[in-house]
Amino acid sequence: MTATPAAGDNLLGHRHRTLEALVCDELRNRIVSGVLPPGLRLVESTLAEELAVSRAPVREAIRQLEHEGFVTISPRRGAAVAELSAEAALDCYEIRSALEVVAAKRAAQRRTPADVARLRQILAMGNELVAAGRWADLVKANTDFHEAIADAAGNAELTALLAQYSRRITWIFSRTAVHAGADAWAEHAAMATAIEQGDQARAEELTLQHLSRSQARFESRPSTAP
Amino acid sequence: MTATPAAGDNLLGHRHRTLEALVCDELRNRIVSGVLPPGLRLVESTLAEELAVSRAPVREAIRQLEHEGFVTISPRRGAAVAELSAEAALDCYEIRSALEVVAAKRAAQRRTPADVARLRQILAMGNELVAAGRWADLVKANTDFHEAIADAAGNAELTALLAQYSRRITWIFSRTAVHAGADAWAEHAAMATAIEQGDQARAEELTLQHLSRSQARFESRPSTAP
DNA sequence: AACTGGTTTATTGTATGCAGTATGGCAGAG
DNA sequence: CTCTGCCATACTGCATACAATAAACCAGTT
Repeated sequence: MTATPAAGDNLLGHRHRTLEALVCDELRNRIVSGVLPPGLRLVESTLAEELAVSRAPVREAIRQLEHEGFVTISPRRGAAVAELSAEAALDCYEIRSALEVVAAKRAAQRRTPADVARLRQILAMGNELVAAGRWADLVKANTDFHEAIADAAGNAELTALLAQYSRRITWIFSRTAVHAGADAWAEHAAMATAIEQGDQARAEELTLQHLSRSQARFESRPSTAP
Repeated sequence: MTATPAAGDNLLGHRHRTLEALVCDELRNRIVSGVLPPGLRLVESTLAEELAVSRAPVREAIRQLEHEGFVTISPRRGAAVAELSAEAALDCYEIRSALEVVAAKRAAQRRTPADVARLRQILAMGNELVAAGRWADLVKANTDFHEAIADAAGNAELTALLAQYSRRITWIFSRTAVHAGADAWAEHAAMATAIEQGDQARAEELTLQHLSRSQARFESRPSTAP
């Protein structure tokens, strides 16, 4: 949005986000939504003109997106939207699984009543969404659930890493299948219980199972490209 | 080919690294070595003048270092060398352990003869270093060993992440203790064997043990701050 | 003396300009 | 027709200039 941040209509004079952040979000959205397809070259000057900003914020946004895995940069050659290969997808999933298992374990270890309440709340909401067949909203609930576990683990860095990989995995698989079905959601309840009871080993095990099944569901579905 | 190296100080010809990368390395070295202590503000213009470059490469280097965890940036307020708290150290160790365990497992699963050979070579060299009491060199061998395992896992992203966290952990603990002693090295042999034999479960288990012991060794030593 | 208000200053955020390099096309030779 | 070398072009890397903002400072008032 905000294609032309002309003079005064720029968000806020006091709490305004930097152009770099805005450009970064905009480009990420375009990449995730498929407007900028994998392999497309990202020319700084072109994007700058299109977004009505200078090259500087565009350049920094591209660097940021490279760190997030959405863009690849070749020195002196320029940037391009990252290609998503099956191999890269597996690599990401491997990393995410490892991190998520630790998150579950720590969450079971360090959970606070507030953490447990939040998990239960998300769980309840998800159940309603499943019952209502609102699959689109369930995707959001799914993200929230995993994020809540990461939060409960009390490792800010881990939370950030997981969020990053989740976004990326969502992107990679977004062209392959609609995810977060009822069966995936059902597994969440057991995970929440293990965490609530402080059963670290079981939390680890259930998370690992959940993720490998989740991955299997991804891969088994036929492509439903946009 | 323009073979006119006008300015002699620039070590470029056709394979020159970008200034950004050079500045990044330089700053990282200064941070890790303690020349730039935690909490110190990093003012772009000051650093630019000191390194005889413009603000642009300095700025991008600082952003890079933020992603690596060496620097924290507050929007509109500037950057500073990251403070190293005990909590952050534990968080890092937690993440690194999780990643390293997966790396060991995958290495045991996908190892090639070349991987095994390299592990054995590093192991042999390390043994010699231990025998000779060359502890400084052993630190390097230690890094190489863990890096070789990551390589063998065949997940480039995992390798990069691990390298990043290893560097950071080395930094965090560098002011606390000299690490990589003989006892730590002895544990490597068993890890290499498990990987060589393709015993994934044992590779996982040994790695987990090795890292927790390693962490314990770190923490038990008295501070030898510079 | 403490507090509020404006003012100054240091530093980041953004824009623009310039130079060097990689790339694609074109011409000429084999 | 294919290959090799030159040349035009486009883009990045870096430098510099300007604008905006948050912190520090100072003065005036209560």
